[in-house]
Amino acid sequence: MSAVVETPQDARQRLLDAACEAFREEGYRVSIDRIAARAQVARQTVYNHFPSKEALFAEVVRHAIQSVLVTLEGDGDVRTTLLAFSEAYRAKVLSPDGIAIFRTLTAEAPRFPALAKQFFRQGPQTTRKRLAQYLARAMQEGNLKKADPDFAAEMFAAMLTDFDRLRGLMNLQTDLLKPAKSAQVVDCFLRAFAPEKDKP
Amino acid sequence: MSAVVETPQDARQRLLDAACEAFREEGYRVSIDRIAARAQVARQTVYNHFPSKEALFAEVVRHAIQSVLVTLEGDGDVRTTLLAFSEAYRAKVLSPDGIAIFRTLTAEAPRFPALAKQFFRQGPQTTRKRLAQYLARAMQEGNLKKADPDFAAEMFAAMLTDFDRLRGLMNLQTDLLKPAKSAQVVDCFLRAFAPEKDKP
DNA sequence: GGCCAACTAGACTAACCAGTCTACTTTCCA
DNA sequence: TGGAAAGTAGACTGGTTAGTCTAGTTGGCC
Repeated sequence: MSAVVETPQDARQRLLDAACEAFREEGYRVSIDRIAARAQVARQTVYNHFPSKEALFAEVVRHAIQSVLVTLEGDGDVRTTLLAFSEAYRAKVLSPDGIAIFRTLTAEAPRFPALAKQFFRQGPQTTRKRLAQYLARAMQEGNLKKADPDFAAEMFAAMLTDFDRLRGLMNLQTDLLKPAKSAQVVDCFLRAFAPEKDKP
Repeated sequence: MSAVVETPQDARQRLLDAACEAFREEGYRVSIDRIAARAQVARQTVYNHFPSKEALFAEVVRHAIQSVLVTLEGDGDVRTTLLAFSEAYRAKVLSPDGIAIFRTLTAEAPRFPALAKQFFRQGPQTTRKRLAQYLARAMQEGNLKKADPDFAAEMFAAMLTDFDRLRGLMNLQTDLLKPAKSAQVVDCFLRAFAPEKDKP
């Protein structure tokens, strides 16, 4: 029939894309058949590229982790920098993809502890460390109160997404991405970590 | 054999307990057979009490939700009250049970949206509202800066558990419950919401 | 004693799933 | 032209699952 082998190599890519969507929408429980159908590929083709469902899942997760990382650009003043970071961070973490990755890994962490650990370290942990580095510099330059930068980063990241992520996870409309929230959080954080100004 | 009908009514209770443990440990995917075995009950008995696996799951979740609520006792000064709340809140949310409930509902929210909504409203939402009520009072009494108490409650709850809950969800050792963390967070929060003292 | 309500064991259906295997087709390249 | 590489369809194995059904057992109560 018209089942032409359209492109020799990128069946793999279609497969990864399809698996990504499928896992995102239905979790790990989605069947190989459904993934294959979504990629318009025979089941055997899946096993030509990946030795098992687990391996395919791991590959998808590895890709997904990369897509939720945010960098800090520290050229302006502290408030401006943190505000820009906040917007970007919230946009990624609270996006449908960000929520879905979080949900899937939360659900499967007991089954795939190594993958969960990798996600934790390459995702939230990495973001927190970058943030802490920036905050440490700001502290040394006197733009922030001297304190434990890791703790400060943890607080800041928590304030930015905790509750809204919960809303997203529980499938409630997220009222997302209204910039007011970022600004509110940044100002709250800056009040808690303002430099001690009482030098008489 | 020795299969005496030991107690006529509380087979149901044993069943609920077993289901609670089973769902907590293995998630919704655990089979009815395993739950029945754990309760030392025949499979048919499960269906005598609950029309379906879904119904049993819903019942277990409803019970579990209640067990993660924390109250505020507002007799001392603000810092003391918040500190006591923090300890209790962290102990519950970050306990194995708290993590397990969170994980299971996160995983199954797409499948059981009504249950997820109920969890959100009766769990985190309720806690946040109680907290906001207390904070609003403290603000009016001049013990805290005047601000949106809902926002303040959200920030406080986020700071208390966000990162540690993530660690728990990803199956990493939690370094849990060291009281230092609560104090650190409370002081951070109090810095951000200290009353304006510059009245010349 | 006799009945009822609840429990038990276990067979059974119908469906689903991961993974293997076979036989066939298509494309490309040498 | 001819063969290797990759894809396809579909049968098949062995396992699991939710839920139903049957037949038998037990205990309490009148």
